Amino acid sequence: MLSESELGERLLQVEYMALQALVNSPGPEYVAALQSLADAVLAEAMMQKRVGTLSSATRRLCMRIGARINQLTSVLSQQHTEVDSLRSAATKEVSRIVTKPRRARRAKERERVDQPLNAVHMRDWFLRHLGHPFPTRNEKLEILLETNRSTSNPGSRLEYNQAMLWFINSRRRSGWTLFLRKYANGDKTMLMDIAKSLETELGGTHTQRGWSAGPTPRTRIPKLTELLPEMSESRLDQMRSDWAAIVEWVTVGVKDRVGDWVDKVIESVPRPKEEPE
DNA sequence: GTGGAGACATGACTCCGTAG
DNA sequence: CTACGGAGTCATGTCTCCAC
Repeated sequence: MLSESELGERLLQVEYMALQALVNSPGPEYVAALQSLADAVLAEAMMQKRVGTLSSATRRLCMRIGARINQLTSVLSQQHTEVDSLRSAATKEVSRIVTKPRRARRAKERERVDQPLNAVHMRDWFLRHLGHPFPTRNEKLEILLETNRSTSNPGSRLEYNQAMLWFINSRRRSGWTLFLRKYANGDKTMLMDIAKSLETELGGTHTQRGWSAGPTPRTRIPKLTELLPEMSESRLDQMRSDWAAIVEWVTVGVKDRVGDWVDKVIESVPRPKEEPE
């Protein structure tokens, strides 16, 4: 006959297994093992009841075991229902895509399956700090907050890591990193000065230019010819052009693919009246 | 019109170096 | 040690071109 502490130990085993099953995907092996353990404990309780040694504490332990098994059964059943429903939806979707005519399928394909990042706020921040597009941790968190404030779909929420990668990729792909090496010899302070000079040269507001160099402690902004006295006028022009390309890249984002704006242009052109056949 | 090949865009991962 | 940036790279989606 098991003592009360031994029964308690068995219950702990049952609870541990139930917890494992709830945390992981509960497979049939969990349920079988759990059921066997529970059966052993219940058989012991029945036996103690028969011989008149079943205490109220032991009865409570048995009730807790029953509750855990019910809980697990319910979770299992719920998961099976969800899996079935997902499987059915996936099958329908695959069959729909496979059987659809190509034209309709192409149109559908334009809705990218992998949700594009909501880069509006990151893009905006980048353009406001083009001289030094390296947000601090707090600034990244603010961008995340701003981005996710306007996102109702939890599946498309921007993660910290995504924002970090976006800035790394964008600096590289916009040509910013190349510009840094080409015109500032890898010196970020120098590039900030160049950006400030370009900003002053162009004049206007952030809205008019579409970009800003970002905040700087400098009080006097040197001219480009002072900053880069050895650079020829044609090379300075090339630099201005490269800078404009960076601005263009960050502003537009290549997600607005050629095909998309061509479609818009085509749609905007008034169609000639169709000739009767 | 359709299908395939190749190019391109983009998000994400890994590895390594660096700064604090 | 940790966080971060840069570079290289991969996976996937999209687009364009071209042969049929």
